[in-house]
Amino acid sequence: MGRLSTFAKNRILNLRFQKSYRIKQIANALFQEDNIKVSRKSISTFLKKYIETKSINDKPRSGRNKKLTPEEINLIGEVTRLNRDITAPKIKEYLNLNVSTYTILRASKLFEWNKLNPNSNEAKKAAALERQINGNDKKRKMGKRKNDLGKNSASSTSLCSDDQSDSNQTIKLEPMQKEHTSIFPELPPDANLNLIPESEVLLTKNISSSPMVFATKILYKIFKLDELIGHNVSGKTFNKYIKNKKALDEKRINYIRWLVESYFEAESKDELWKSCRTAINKSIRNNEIKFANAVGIPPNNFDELQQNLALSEQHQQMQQQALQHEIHYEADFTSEQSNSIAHLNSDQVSGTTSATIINLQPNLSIFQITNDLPPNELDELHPDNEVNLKLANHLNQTTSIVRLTDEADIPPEFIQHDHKVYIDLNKATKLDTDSIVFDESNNQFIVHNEPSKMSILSEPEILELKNLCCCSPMIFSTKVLLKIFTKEELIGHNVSGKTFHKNLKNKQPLDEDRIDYIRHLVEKYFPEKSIELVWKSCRKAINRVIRNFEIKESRLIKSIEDDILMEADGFDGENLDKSNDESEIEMFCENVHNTNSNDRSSSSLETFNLNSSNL
DNA sequence: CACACCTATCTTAGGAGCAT
DNA sequence: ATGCTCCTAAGATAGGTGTG
Repeated sequence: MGRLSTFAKNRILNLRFQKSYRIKQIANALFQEDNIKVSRKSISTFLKKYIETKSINDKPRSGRNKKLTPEEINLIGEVTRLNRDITAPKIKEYLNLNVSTYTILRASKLFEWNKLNPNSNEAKKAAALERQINGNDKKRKMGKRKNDLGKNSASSTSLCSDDQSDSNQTIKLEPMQKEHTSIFPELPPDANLNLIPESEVLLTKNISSSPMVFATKILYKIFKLDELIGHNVSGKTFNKYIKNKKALDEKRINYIRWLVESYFEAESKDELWKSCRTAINKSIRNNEIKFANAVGIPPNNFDELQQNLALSEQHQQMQQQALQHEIHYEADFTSEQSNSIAHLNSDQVSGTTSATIINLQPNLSIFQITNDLPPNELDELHPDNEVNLKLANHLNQTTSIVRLTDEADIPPEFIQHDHKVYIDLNKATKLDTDSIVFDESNNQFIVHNEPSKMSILSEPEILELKNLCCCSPMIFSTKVLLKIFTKEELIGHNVSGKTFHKNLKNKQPLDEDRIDYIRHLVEKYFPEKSIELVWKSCRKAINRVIRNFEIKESRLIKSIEDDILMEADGFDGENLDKSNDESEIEMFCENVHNTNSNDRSSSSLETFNLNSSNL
């Protein structure tokens, strides 16, 4: 999901107020003329906000809450006014404040008698705060808004009420002594880097609402995920809980900086890069936290995170491909695979076949197939065409096939865009390609005649579950479990039916066929060398989910009893939040390390919300 | 202590899906 | 076309800490 760029916002205003377009027409025009995909809702919301605020800028955000109360800040001010030599540690001790000494120091600098060097970052922060308080915070932080860019300024002035002429009169910052040139002003792109084609860079810029978004998007194009986890831009860390961060590859970081500085204008390139650097670090950190939550590992355990990340060979392969933009497989086809391709397509595909990765992101791999087919024979790429599906299967591509075409009318499973047609395999007919396996030793596809595994979930459903589980086979297995078993079938059961706990007896084994099906899916979608170890973890995860259900149920019974008692005292029973299976899985991940936790009373009902409708 | 640079935490924006 | 909910990304601003 992207944010509306300033260019897009001005286009919307232009189309709406100068051409009187309807919202749907605006969405179509943006898509067709500017290659910008914006939902009707976003346009509607933006127009409403524009009419309300007369500005295309975001509303101000509050930011993180202050730890210090206004009273404490005033006390700090009073103490420093009375004793100009007092140190921050002394203030902390004297006022018994539970914040760092530098936070106290920062607070003290808010007061007139203790002003900062006006050139320091802290002074600029304080000045910004003061401008905000005075209500004339018109000058935004460098690079934070795209209307800083010359390209869009002309169109924005005609429709927007932004007054850029306002300057801060209360605090005069020293003028820059010199034009601060970047460290890498003329840095030529390194020929050894996997450079992104200019067209793609331009497209990325067009869909980026800010230089920071642009920098982050480029980051994910040229770094693998496991290269990012445990890293930040500089390699430094200033958080006592987060150690061992490594620096990202300097060459590629310089390349990003060079791109940002080439494509975005700013008064200070250093300020611009600073914002981008922060955005990059934050994005990596968010991914670390997200991934850690998914696999149930502390987010700062980078080694384990990376090991888990490497678990999925398929994922790793896709990441590798993501590094290689526009990989041409022609050579592969003519050498190793040509026989198999020919074997498969002799009747269906004529001429030279080549495939090209044209748009690579993690979990979104699209490859282009070009051949000598007549341009309008779309049925050659219909999902019923086994060649393409098998090819997709073999190349581990799951999302789409694309080919060039001029065809106007296309079936619903095709997506037409930019004179190309994409086939969405997820929407395509459910073909069972499971039994088709590429035998590398013989360079051919083999159709297994053995009876196929029980097929409970459709391929798109499974892929969706897999995409949701961040490469963790344990989470995947529990998600499948919840899809194919009812809660009643789970409670009182575990995978084997065995129990080694003195308080847990009479467990029944889960339906063997369905458990085998889950294992089959885990093996298929998480092809690990040590499948036994993986399955052991999955088994534990499944048993833990079931145990959580049981614990929740017992709590619910207790909570119902409590409700009955509390209702008598006027208690509002709406405290019981609703949840669904997904949140239960997430809770499982959070709690998986606390299996022996005894702190059940403190977690109360919020920890184990139960959707009463499920019972 | 000032600074730079990181992370944490908050609000807003926007997408998807659905209903009216 | 609009409004609603749920969710996530982005942006803003604060706090924390190593270094000199």
